[in-house]
Amino acid sequence: MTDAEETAETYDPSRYERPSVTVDVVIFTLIDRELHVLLVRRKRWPYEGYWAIPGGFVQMHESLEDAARRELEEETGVRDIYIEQLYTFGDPNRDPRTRVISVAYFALVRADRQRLRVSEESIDVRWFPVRAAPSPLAFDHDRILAMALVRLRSKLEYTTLAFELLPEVFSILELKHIYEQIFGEKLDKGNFYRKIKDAGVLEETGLLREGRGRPTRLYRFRRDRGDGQFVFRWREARIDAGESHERDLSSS
Amino acid sequence: MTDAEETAETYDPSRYERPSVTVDVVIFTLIDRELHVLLVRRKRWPYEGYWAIPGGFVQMHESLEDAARRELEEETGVRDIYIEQLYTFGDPNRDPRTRVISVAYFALVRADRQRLRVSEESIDVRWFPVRAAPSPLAFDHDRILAMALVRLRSKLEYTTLAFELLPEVFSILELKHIYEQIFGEKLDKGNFYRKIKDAGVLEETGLLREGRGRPTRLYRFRRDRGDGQFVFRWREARIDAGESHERDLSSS
DNA sequence: TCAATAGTGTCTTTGAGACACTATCCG
DNA sequence: CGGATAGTGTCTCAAAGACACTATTGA
Repeated sequence: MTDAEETAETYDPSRYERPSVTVDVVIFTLIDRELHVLLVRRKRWPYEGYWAIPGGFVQMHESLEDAARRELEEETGVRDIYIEQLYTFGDPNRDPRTRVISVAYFALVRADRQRLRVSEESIDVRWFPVRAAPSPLAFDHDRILAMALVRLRSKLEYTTLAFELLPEVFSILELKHIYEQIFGEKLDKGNFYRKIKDAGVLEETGLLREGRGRPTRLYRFRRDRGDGQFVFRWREARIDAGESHERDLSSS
Repeated sequence: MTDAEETAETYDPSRYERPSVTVDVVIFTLIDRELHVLLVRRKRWPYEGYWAIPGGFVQMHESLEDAARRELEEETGVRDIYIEQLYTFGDPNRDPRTRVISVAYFALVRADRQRLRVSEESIDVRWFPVRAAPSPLAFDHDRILAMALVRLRSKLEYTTLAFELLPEVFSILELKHIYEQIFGEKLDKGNFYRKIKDAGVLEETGLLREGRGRPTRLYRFRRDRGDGQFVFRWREARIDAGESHERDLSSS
């Protein structure tokens, strides 16, 4: 940027050396009532044979979020799912090939409908329980995963994100189980019932599910209520928390 | 990524078209008890003559945060200041020159010691009260600024970030004034005294500052206390909030 | 009947907020 | 003394947590 007479005609982008830019997507789901993360096994150097967070290069024509959604769909066949930007990792030597800056996203997909595909660059794709994920992962992906978990925990505390992990129809105690899974602590049943009902985010379906004991009432998430994602505060938020959403910006 | 026999020797990074990567730094300070943001006036196309958030290209050898600190120092002469990553903006057409992905940071500098310099690419640098910043800014910088403000407000609610805006020694009511400035609402004096003292983050200096009425007791921020930044929760956190810090990752 | 699971009621403690009060300076 | 600014005390109300209780099924 030393040229004093730069215009549309004279500007030459090739003058500056450029890093590569990738998106990596940390994809969580709930399988057998336990939180899982999707990892791919690398086929090639570098980190050949290591498990990694799925990702790929950003195309010149697509936005970062589009790139993240494309990766997500390539790996799981899932579209229209919750996704948000997590953090951008850009240490100069995080990838031995060249300078690579990676914009990390995290996504939540419902327990039911994913269909995994092994992509070109991988020899395997698998869901791992987050408590039993392989370590170390390729590149700085351990750090990315750790950060995604912090963000996920944090957001559950003040958003309705947990619903993104549940099927269409669910019981209150199933919802409670998700919170316990992700927070790693037991919650009081009575208090949970009280809070979730006071929040007014549930719609009674009238359905029951039979089990061993008393049948369970089933609910649906009321997407119409409140401001969408930030409908109720489960409890006082802790550290971290995610970056804002568009709707928050409008209030400033 | 279709070559099956890729190794360190055969890998050719030039095969993929690459975006440019910049860092933009939203720099806040407190001048005359009011929150200000630093903007630069562009000398060249595109957006010639528009005010913009200072930033520049990331060099191949430096990390993103190093680049942000370098920009900060180039513009204000300030080093060793609070800085954190905000969000990465990467819409394909946000810059007419070429595909530019911008990693935004936000920084807080103390009221006292900045010394502005007009850099190569600018014709002016100025502090603007955030409530009277020019609009529109160049590129998508309005959006970046809005996001930085949301993040700043959010973080004040559960961190001790406000101290970064104050001089070494300050009074409790000065601190209260910062919160009021940034939240845009009046706080109760009694409740503020109670909370801030219970938090145990202040160290009495024994100093007094004389004024028109009763002299003010002056305090220092106890940097040793608690877990550094996240020492006390001013009040229940609202929406947004920033991404986590390293120390949070270690607990997961 | 009991085991198993679902769901409710209530007491106590904590902390946020409102607001009135007291303290110490200058003139 | 009064005006100005600093700093404290106290009451109320709402939400969070602990925990005991009741409900409804199948075997």
